[in-house]
Amino acid sequence: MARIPQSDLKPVRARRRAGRATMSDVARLAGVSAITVSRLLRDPTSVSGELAGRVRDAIEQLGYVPNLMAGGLAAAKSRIVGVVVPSIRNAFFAASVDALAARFGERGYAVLDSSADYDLQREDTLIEAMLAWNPAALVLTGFAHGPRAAAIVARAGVPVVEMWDIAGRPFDMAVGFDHNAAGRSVARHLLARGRRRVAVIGAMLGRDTRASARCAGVREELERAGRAAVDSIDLPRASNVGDGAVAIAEALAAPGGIDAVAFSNDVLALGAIFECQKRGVRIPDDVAIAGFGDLDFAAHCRPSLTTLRPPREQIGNETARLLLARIDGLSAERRVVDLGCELIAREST
Amino acid sequence: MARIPQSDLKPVRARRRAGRATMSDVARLAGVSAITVSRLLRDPTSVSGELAGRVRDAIEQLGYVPNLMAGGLAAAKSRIVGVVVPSIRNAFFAASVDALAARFGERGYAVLDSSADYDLQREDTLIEAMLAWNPAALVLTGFAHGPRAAAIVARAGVPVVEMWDIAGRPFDMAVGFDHNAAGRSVARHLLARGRRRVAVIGAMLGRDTRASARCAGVREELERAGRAAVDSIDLPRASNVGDGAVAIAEALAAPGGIDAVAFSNDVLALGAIFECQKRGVRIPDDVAIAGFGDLDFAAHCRPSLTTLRPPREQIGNETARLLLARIDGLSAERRVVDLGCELIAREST
DNA sequence: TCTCTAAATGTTAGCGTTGTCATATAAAAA
DNA sequence: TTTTTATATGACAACGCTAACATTTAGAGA
Repeated sequence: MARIPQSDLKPVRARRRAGRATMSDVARLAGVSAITVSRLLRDPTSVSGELAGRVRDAIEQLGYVPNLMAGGLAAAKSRIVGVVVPSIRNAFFAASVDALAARFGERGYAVLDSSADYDLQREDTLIEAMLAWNPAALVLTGFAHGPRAAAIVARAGVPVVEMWDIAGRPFDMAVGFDHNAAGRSVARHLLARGRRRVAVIGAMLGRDTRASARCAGVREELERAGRAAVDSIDLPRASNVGDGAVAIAEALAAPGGIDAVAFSNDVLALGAIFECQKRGVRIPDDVAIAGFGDLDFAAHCRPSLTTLRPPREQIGNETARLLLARIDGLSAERRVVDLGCELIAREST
Repeated sequence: MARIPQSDLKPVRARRRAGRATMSDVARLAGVSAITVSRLLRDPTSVSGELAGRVRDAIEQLGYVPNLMAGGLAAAKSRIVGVVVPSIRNAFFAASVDALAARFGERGYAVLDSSADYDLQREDTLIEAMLAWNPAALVLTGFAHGPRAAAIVARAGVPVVEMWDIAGRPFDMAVGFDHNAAGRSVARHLLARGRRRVAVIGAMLGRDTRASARCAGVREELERAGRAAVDSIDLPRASNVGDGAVAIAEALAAPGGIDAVAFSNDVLALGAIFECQKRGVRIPDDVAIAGFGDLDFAAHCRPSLTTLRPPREQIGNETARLLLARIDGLSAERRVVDLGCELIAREST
């Protein structure tokens, strides 16, 4: 006969344990079964008040933190949302991701985000890496994806929102606005202000399809009015103030001159403003300047900057709303939400 | 006698499956055991070339993506790194997190980041939420934490780096620079330029302890030189261009006037530059202006901005390096890494 | 040739939770 | 009172992987 009680026997195989309190520990202390603890945590109404109190005390006393890995494995789904943006350092995406993370955070979801660096190949890899976490939803940026993205996403079978663009064929849902239309509104504004010789300046247009669509929109509307763009410059690096200065210098030297510039980004426009100041070129008298983004400085620089205001936070909020509705089974719609993009006319035009 | 072969029997209890291929599926197809697949994925050198090839083919054929939840549960640790910053929309933290995520990404770690919004209570909650994922490491910002942070972090037993500051008592490791010293260097610079009536302007100094330390550093060094700060302004909102303009207007009205302003942030300084332009106040002739951050525009605005250049990316890189070394068991040191903060003197002073 | 050692591979059990089914208890209906 | 129904709780297996231990195989040395 064994003299050692069963419960004191060492397990056959030594095993690592995180050392943290587990749900069973809580259950034992509260004198209930583990499943009751699990239920209390997921749906407090399903447990009677008396037990709930005891379990909560036990949780408090042990400092119990649920192991979401175990939960995710058991439920075959996790409370993780995967987000892939071109770059989290970009103020636009950072704003959307921040709003999105806040909305998901309120509901107990964690956001795994990663920057694809405008590299479609890399985006494929990142999406695949996210799927390894069995995410409850996926958020991508735009419609330009790597060659394997469609297959990977389809296999994942999770709700997907492609944000920041709506002019394309989404995998599932899309939240954003029409960049081509935004570009056209800038062109119409410049034409209405009497500008006839407009230059279009963008950065990384080969990779940034949205900036590219905005610039194309400007050019199309100009052409429709019989005033084709005088000059088109595509800067090879991500938008930065210095390049904006260099680019406007080049545009000002265009044969026949220019009387307006549409930039794909406020940052470039700011560089242009500084360069004009330096050269004594008057804005908007000599040249009108329009940007994109309505960044913090746009309203305060001299002259203040005419620009497009993208719905940065709304994109995040609406993306979260759509995905949560789908996750909760409240909606099966495959929606495309156009949040629009307002033109803010200021002194620079 | 059962006429249905064992393998075709329905399991006793119906159970959900993600539907995705599992490691066993791969193993079966490759004619090996599951552990061989696991080993190949984690340490390719431990599997012979012949088997490795077969397994890789099987993975390819099935489109197998490992379930990291299951792996994390089995190994009692995950390839997740938790990061808590005050705000991911802040360009400084975004740069560090981006670099950090890149370094960890190369090694197969995913980064869960969340914004605490300068709310210590909220930070506690976020840290606790991260721990539910059994992270391999934790990255926090600064030394000001919520009341429960110390206990939570201690219980987690994972390597921790507190980034962006070194002047404090870290839980484990710290990577950053001395903000007080940075502030003092600005004061010395202004004094060396002959400035005697310096105002100090910051934003949210009550919550942003690093900005607060920089401002304090400026004041301390001024006092040491017998030239106490003429004015100190603490703006109630996060740094933005508009508030910078308002604040310098107030400072310029100080009795006796001022001849320099040290801002806690380039964004505020930019607002001040615009406001001075508007008022015809000459920089640096009438008033010198210094910022912090060396943001993109600092080198290009008119006049270009004297500022401090924090090691944004290096903080991320070094944080990742330290944590990975600890995770890999290469180092048990509890290091505090001072990356310094360079003063960039430009036209505005 | 045989033993010894190292490298390669396999077997088993368990990580901590949740889905499914089972059961006890209380409230409502007959 | 008995039957029915709803509510609260529990037992158990399964999720897909990896740690620990076990075994086989190949190569070195005696």
